[in-house]
Amino acid sequence: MLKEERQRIILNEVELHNRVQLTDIAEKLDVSIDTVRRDVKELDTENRLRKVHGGAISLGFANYSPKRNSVYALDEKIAIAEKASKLLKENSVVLIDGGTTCLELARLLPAELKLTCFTLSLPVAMELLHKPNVETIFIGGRLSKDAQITLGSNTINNLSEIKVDYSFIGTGYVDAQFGLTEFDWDIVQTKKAVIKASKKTVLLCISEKLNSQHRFKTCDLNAIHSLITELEPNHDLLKNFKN
Amino acid sequence: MLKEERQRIILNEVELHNRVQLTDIAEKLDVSIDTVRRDVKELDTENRLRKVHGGAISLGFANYSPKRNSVYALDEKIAIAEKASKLLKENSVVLIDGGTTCLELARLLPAELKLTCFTLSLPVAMELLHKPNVETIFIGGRLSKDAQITLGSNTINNLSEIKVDYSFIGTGYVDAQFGLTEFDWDIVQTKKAVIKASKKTVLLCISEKLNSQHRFKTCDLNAIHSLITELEPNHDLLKNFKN
DNA sequence: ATACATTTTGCTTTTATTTGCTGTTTTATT
DNA sequence: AATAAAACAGCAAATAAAAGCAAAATGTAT
Repeated sequence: MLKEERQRIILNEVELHNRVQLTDIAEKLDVSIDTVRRDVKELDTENRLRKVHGGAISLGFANYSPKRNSVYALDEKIAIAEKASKLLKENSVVLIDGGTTCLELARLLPAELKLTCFTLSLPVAMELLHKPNVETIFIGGRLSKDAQITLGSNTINNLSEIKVDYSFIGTGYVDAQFGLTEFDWDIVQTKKAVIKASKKTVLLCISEKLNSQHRFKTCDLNAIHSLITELEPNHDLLKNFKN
Repeated sequence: MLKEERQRIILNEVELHNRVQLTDIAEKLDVSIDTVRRDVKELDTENRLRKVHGGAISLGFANYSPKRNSVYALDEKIAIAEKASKLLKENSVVLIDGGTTCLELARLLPAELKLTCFTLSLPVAMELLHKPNVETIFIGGRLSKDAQITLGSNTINNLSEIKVDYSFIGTGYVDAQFGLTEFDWDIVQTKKAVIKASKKTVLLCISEKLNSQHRFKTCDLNAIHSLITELEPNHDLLKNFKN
């Protein structure tokens, strides 16, 4: 077998699976591991793939540029936020939760829209300050360094005194059977209070989170009035979530 | 499984859910917790995520630092903040007001200092989130778009329920005879409530504001326990403000 | 075809990396 | 302060990479 041909097969395998192990290739091509190693080394110096300990990975896989926009799945989240913003009526009173998806919603609010907007998220509040016609009320309390939202008994108590038309919330995990779940107990308590403070609750959630779960339960799926994802409403993935 | 593959999965999980536990990852990938810990540590030093005790959080969540655009008289304000930070004792309970001088104080707090810190300023709160040993409590209420602080009856009511050791406040205008004054009525009401909620009040104020006044009065000069400017304590300009 | 140089390949030995485990220290929480 | 969980440091086994070498394959000139 020609060296050229072998390298082409290796590249093909890498492109196809994003990664490859040297031992697998050696066995598949019936050559010694050293040969494969040398081939991969060569391909690496030619910048055709990236050699790593034990194998190789495709450039696309490796060059997940460290300077990319730091929000994960930003396009999907913007799509969700756009759909959500269409639910908003003039002069309504809403609550916007924390999380990057909700932050996009805050960012997308039309400048001319008159709203009263509660929030417990610092970044969301910052964003809302830029909206000339949005009156923002921040729900006070102890701040979580991770989530950048207020949490805890004080927050929950403050939430107990309000009732908004709509709340827009995110979740860590959501499953058709197990409902909305989270990693963090305090966050669950706060989200419960948010839901209780809302006439209607809208869940903003990228499809990748569907059918995942964690330890602490926020609520059942039927406690949510609408679920907005980036997918078409009749997408297969959503059929279990219809209500 | 290749190390790069594993790290990619970890990164994906972190960005998807904002926060993950090392134990969960270890179980999911069927590797030892040490391996996950080492991976996360590596990803942290590469600035691809942030490692926290027991897990990891995404950068989009952790990395929000409001840009310091063009702050007027920044050097003076930093000098003031440095003096003010020397007043702080371990484990005390303080309140930090809004304004650029107070923001510098928040920024300058030593990372190792343990504090409980109330604030009604969004930028100050953002800054305090970066201090690992500061417990931050945000005073909720209606947000002022200009001042980026909470204001109004709800805020004042919330302030009425606390008593801090020290509060650090700014002012629009200060005069030896007329005391602290402001341009804005709501801000005056809020500052009054802040002073009432403090055992001792420290005024942070660049010397340029000395001997100026405006429409609404916050308090007399003797309601303030210390005045910190960028000047030497025995500077001529300060002789009228000694108490 | 033969002789010779060059490249490629596989093998062996040495070196480096990765991984899980142990025991200890640090950190967070009650 | 006491407790439990997590982080850390050091160790050893397993695996991978590197280096050097000789045999095999390939190419080239006579």
